Amino acid sequence: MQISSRFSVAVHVLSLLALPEQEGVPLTSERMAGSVNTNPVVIRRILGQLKKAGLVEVRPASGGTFLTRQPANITLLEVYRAVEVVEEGQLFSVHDKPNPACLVGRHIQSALDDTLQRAQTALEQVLAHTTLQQVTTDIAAKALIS
Amino acid sequence: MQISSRFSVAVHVLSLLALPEQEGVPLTSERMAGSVNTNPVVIRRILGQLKKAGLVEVRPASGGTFLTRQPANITLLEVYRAVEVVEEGQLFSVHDKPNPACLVGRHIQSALDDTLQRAQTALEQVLAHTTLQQVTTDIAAKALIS
DNA sequence: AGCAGTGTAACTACAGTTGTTACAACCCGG
DNA sequence: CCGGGTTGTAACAACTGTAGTTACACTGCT
Repeated sequence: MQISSRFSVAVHVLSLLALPEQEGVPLTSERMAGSVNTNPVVIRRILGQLKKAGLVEVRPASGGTFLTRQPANITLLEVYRAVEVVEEGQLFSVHDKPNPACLVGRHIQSALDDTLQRAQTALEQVLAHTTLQQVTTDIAAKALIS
Repeated sequence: MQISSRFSVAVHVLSLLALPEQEGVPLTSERMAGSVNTNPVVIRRILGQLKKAGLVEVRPASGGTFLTRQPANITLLEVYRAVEVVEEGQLFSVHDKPNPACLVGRHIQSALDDTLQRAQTALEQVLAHTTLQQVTTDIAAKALIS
């Protein structure tokens, strides 16, 4: 099972917001959907989650959408958490209700838990150390080359 | 989206195989299912994947099931790969077909790819450094305490 | 040959994702 | 103060992957 593409879409949208806007062309959910190549409602749903997490401010009607912080101060981990791809600490699912009458069944959960938690944390630390700015800088750099 | 519980079930099953067997009570898929608390077919499906990965040997009929290696030489990463919870390098899914007419759309995939790959590798490295033996030792230790 | 167990196909039920339509709520400009 | 473009959300469909179950052919020991 893969981690939902909501995460990559969210980073895409935030990159659009971080990069300089074209003059006179407001960045609506419709236009963002055009860049991501999906439906505007999908974008609005994700913007709603980013807003709830305090990463963006969305003004209803024709008010526009803005980052609330500098791209350098937004980590991918925050984005990852914002779109709720996984419940905190629940990346791995462990079969619940193993047989307590069995030695292994009785202790497998706690025996696995520590390792799985560390694996998950290792992944999240990489995201925590990558900022939105790094992503947009990378995009800009690639744009210059090609 | 969570990683399938096939992984934790597989570790459970391998732990059963690694720990000393009760005399005269063969470890059938039926008994394993009893410990995991699921259906024997679910166990046989997972055993099939572990067999394909070369981690266990299953003798049809009443032949029994055995580890092909010492528990100290089986890493959780191998188990993780064996049950195919995720395609290699595909833990994160990235929206395909972003709009190439857009600066961000054109480069978001490659800009994200490096980071996501590193995050995934960080997770896998934790699994790579944990052996089946560590799990069974932990189970045995907990059994002594309680 | 009988039988206990494995291997596997087929089916159901369920949950989460993604895309879509529809529509109320909002607010700015004229 | 009203019209029009936009956001916020509910509702639904299609699809995918998981997990449980039944059924049955196959295997190999005794």
